[in-house]
Amino acid sequence: MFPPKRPTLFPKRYLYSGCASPPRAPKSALPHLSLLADKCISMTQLKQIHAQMIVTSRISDHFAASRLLSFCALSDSGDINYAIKLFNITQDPNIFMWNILIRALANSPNPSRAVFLYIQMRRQGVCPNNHTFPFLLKGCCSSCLPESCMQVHTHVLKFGLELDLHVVNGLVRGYCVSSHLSSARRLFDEFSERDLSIWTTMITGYAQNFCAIEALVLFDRMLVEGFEPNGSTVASVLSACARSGCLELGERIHAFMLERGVQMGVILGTALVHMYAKNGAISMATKLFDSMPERNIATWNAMLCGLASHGHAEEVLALFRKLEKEDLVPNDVTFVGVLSACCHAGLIDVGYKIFNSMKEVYGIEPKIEHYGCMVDLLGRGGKLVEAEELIKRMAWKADVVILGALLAACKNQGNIEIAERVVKDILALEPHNHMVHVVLSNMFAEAGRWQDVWRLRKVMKVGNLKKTPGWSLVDGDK
DNA sequence: CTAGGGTTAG
Repeated sequence: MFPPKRPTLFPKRYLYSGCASPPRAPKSALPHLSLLADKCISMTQLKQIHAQMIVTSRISDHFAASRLLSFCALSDSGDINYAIKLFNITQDPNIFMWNILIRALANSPNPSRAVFLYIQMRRQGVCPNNHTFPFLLKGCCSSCLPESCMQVHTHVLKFGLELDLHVVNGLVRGYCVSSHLSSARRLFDEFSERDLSIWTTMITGYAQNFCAIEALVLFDRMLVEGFEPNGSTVASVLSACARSGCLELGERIHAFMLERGVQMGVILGTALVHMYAKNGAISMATKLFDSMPERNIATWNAMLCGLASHGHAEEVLALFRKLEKEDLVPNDVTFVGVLSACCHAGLIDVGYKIFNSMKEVYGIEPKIEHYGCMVDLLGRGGKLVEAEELIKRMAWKADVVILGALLAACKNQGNIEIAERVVKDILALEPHNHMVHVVLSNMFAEAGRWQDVWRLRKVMKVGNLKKTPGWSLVDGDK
């Protein structure tokens, strides 16, 4: 008979009877299945290939299974829950499969799961390799566990991977994110095979920890050592210039970009707008902003917040109205800018209206920063009782920043009654924060309540008094 | 056998 009937790979009864694994199909029988998984563009296709692999027993081959896992876990059209299920039914997954899932979890909305998976992997006695740590560190950095980077570092040493460029880069970033800048710098300095990425990581670390000068000094050294910055490096340095008020250096970098023809996309455009606006070069920022062909919400926020920090409240509100007509959705950062502008200009009613619209119109739950703006706004307007009420209504415990804003307002208004309550709350959070005693003491002194001033002095231990900066400023200390 | 890092707004 021609063409010959294709032989079945194994008897049909194996397929559905749930009996022990069927005889393994010869690998050559279906050589393209795992390659097909690489070309997959949807979960529907992937499930078909998965089914074929089960039917043909190919799934027990770790290489084939890992092609499926890669797509589910990493592709934009993948499905991480499917990846987890696939992983869970795999017998003795190999290190590649563990790594893929750790990576996927690190990029997921709940990145601490990457750390938990690593712990599970170690419990099963599987050894990590050079690919494991960059993914794991990413998970640590973007979860609420940045401190765990230090523990990861001990594992890196244990497995002898401290000379891998990607691993070191991940560790440097981890230490930067958890604000251990000196540890990050030590690793950076001790590692001799540096490339542009690790320089960028260290510079970004400084910039994001508000150590702009260090960032700029390091950038300078990078240039001296002959590295050519790329878009990522430039964006970071511009951010440092914006935060530290280095307008001149920012301008020089802008000139450098134009000279070298550095591709100016939305990220670099935003970084430039931010740098100019934050440094008060509003007309330059506006000119750039208007000329950008593509703007995202970060671009608008850079412009709004830059204007707000220089007190241009009218312009902020005008720009915000313009934003409402665009196809972009404002986010929480947008409202920090707009509300702080209202605060500077003392626009209580407008601010209140916008604050309420956050949730009602835009569905954005106000964060503690937004409450902070409102407390500041109400406090400046003399509405201390309302400000205190607002703090009580918050879903979270008030932090020192927000209580400090209220205390400052109390001081300006001379409201000792509320100030005493606020000081008590701050001391509950930070028992050694003697500055609040100083503020309160000053308020008592202004009101001529000398007995209270002396009572406060007794509350504070004399030994701590000497260490408290600002004590000598107390008016009543005569 | 397969894979990896750094970038914008607060």
